[in-house]
Amino acid sequence: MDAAAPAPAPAAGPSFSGAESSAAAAQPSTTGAQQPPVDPQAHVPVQGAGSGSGVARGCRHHAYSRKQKSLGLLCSNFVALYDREDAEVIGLDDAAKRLGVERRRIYDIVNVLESVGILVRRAKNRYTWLGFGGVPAALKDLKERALREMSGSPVLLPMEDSSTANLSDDEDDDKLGDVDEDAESEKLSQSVDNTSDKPDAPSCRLRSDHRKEKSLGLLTQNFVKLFLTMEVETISLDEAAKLLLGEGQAESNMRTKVRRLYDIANVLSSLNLIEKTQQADTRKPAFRWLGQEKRKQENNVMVALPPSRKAMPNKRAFGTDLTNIDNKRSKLDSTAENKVKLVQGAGNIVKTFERQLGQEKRSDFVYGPFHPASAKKQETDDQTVKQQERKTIQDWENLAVSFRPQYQNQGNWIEFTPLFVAAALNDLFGHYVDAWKSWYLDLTRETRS
DNA sequence: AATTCCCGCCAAAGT
DNA sequence: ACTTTGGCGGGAATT
Repeated sequence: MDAAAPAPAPAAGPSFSGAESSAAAAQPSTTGAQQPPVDPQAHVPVQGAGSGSGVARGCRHHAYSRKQKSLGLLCSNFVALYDREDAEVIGLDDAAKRLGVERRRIYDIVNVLESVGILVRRAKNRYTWLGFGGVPAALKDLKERALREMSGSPVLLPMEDSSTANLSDDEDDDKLGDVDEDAESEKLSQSVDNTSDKPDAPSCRLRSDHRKEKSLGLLTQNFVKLFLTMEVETISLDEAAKLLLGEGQAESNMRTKVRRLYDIANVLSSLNLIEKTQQADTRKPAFRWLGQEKRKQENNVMVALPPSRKAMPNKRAFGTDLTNIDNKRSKLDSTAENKVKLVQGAGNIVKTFERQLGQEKRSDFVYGPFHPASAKKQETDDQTVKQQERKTIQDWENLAVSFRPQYQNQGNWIEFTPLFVAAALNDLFGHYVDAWKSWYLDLTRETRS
């Protein structure tokens, strides 16, 4: 008997905590090794999945396997438990209890699930299950947003702020439109807010909650955006962290970010949205995006609904769409702009374009030269850009994306936004040269579209 | 040794 | 005040 409860809590002093990391060292002690949590009665509900076997594989006393406690497995269980066509409300406490885990874990799962459109937060302690049918819409939205952001200013380095002249697009069009459809939420926006515009504004750095900026949900979205924009399959968490974070970040920040990325990756993997693989050439472990449309149904379980588009579960009739994106601007979202610090590699874009446009995958573009000129003038056509963007959106399905041409690729014009190029050059550039090569190889190797 | 990543302390947000 | 959310990083399990 020993306690069944959670955590025995060892002693310890946690010592500092809060903020700062710095130094320190203070040993937390705590070690302890806790572990017994597994509680008696098990919960393990459905565990779906199948496979028969059951529990314990021969378990002869032993060990506590980390795998049994993984977020991925928990996610699978979560899905198995709620993915019923009529599942609806999900209570956090209930979920935690049924799945036999601490509440904290549920937050992790739920946050990433929401980022992908499978759930929505309705209220405190309450979520609503949307199902996999909500994924396509969520992804589409993410992709759109990602592309839009792409033309924004770079923003690297944490200090510095260029006032930016970012063209704020936002023109709000929507204004009340029909039902706001709550397909998913999108309250997350990143960037350090800055709404300034006023020439003088003292600018108070909104010390605001960076809390949200670092949220798992946002991280998840950005991580996914990476896959959606640059269709480079295989991205290592390391690279992702570097991209999503500035480039020269403190080692500790990077480490933390990578930890989070691991968490996210595990959940997304269990959802079959990504898969762990080896980086093409290098044997580095990395993840590959499995489109959601990519029915890869191995022997996973549950089906939910066929991946058909616009599945949208019953419930109201959202339907519609598909022809034009509606883009909802959301409720009271405070900051209405996204500045983005998502730095992307130009190479990725090239590839994306290529594949979207011609699919010839000949890969012969010449992006060698980065004309400084390109990074210079511009802005003459904000409108043009706007129009193009609009168009982009229209053809979304076709993916006839076209920004300002700058580089020609066998017939197709590919171009980057100056700022974009600047950003690329700024940093991650060097680091990505290799990556580009890999992508090239990859491209070449890919047989026709 | 390096990588993966679970656990849960405890501080921000929310009520 | 209490409760709900959820960063964050130690350090254990795995590789």
